[in-house]
Amino acid sequence: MAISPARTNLTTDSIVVPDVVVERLPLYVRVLAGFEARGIEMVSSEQLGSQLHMTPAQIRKDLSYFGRFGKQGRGYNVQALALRLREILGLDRSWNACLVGVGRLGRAIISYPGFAPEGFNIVSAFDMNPAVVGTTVDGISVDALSEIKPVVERLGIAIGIVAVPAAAAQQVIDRLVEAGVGGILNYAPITPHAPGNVKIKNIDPVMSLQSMTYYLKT
Amino acid sequence: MAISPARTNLTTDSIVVPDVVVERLPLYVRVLAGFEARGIEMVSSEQLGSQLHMTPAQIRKDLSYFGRFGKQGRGYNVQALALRLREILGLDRSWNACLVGVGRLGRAIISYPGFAPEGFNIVSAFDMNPAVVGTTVDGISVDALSEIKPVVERLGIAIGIVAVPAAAAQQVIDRLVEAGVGGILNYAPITPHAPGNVKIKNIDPVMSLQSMTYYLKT
DNA sequence: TTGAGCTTGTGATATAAGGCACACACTACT
DNA sequence: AGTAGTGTGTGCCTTATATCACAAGCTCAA
Repeated sequence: MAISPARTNLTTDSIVVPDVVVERLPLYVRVLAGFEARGIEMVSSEQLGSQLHMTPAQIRKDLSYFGRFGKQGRGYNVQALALRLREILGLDRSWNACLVGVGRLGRAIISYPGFAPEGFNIVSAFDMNPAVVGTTVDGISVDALSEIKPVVERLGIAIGIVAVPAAAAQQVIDRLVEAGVGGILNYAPITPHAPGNVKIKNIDPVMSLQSMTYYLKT
Repeated sequence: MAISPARTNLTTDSIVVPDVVVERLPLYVRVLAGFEARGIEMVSSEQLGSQLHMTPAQIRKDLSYFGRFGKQGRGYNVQALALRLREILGLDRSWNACLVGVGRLGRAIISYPGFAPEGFNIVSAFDMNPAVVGTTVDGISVDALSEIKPVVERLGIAIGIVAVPAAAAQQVIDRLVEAGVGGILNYAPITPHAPGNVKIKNIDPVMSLQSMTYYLKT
């Protein structure tokens, strides 16, 4: 797969955190928020594990990549751990994102109310279609693709969201990368390619269904 | 993680296919469709691999779980392999699905034009809100949750799509399971639970972003 | 102060997934 | 017919991920 990212070792050999571990951290943040809301102060890895249907050992080991947050005999302080994990993930700030592809799907993404509360703000949108360029969707004005680079630079956009047809997706991704985004959330049904320093995540409900049916046909 | 599904061995000990492998099959189907569209008759694992950014060996090994589809010195017949993989995945038929939660997200899912061409038909929708029940969205009439079981049985619905708020999601999943669906596509930001014979897939863009930011903060 | 009862953090171990490399099979060309 | 070229299928090894199990630390109660 991807070559593991080059690391500048300062004093000691820093152990690289596996991707799988990083992908589980938001899960921990989420359940911790649940406990926090219920006013619970301490949790054990046992309790977290039963909520998440995973073994306590895995949770402890995952956390141990980042430090020692627990207290023997007591567990973890809910607030403190949640705060720390948010810091580690970079969720203690907000992030600007742009959307490319203002079709049916793109509009749904712009209007989706789940991003902003988590600190992800779609601040700009782009489309190829001249009939759409210049219009405004949910307060976001739509620009031409040629504007991607200047706008990304001007607004400090770190994340590109791709919601264009499959045929155009790779080109759009290339443009976003060239514009300097660090991560891409791709909704197009393709296998995207980008340099190793750009993180790509795919959202593909159809593919999820297509592997699900393997287990359904009996 | 989940307990591996019970298997009735007929004559010989059937080797269980790992989930990761099954999840890659739709990828193969997709690129094969691409080659098919370009009129290419044969492909090598090398060519498939370069399209998908994976090693040829992995592709060959994945395919070998299901049979011997290639010809030495030649590669794989594009049409034949695509056909066979679709059979294996159960994509040589269509599947009925129902949607629970006809809010903003639910409407976007109903209107999403990507499911039907792949053989996934949303044939029914449900919602809690009495103001929505009885209305029609994109030709799909919305029923009360109490109708889930009878409708699932009557229409032979195998897949439930969950697009309700987090707080209600687990209850909805329980109802769908009880109604007899075999798989659930969950859009709610929770860690869902279901018996081992029901396959759950989560779609969670926010969580994807939340793990992405780990790599963005420098 | 001591001891019983928890629960962490982690070395050691087990399991799973990925990749290498080569024998073998097929093709095409002479 | 022989041979050079190509590409599969798979045994074996490597790497990655998950789990076990226990010493050590903290708390509380007597």
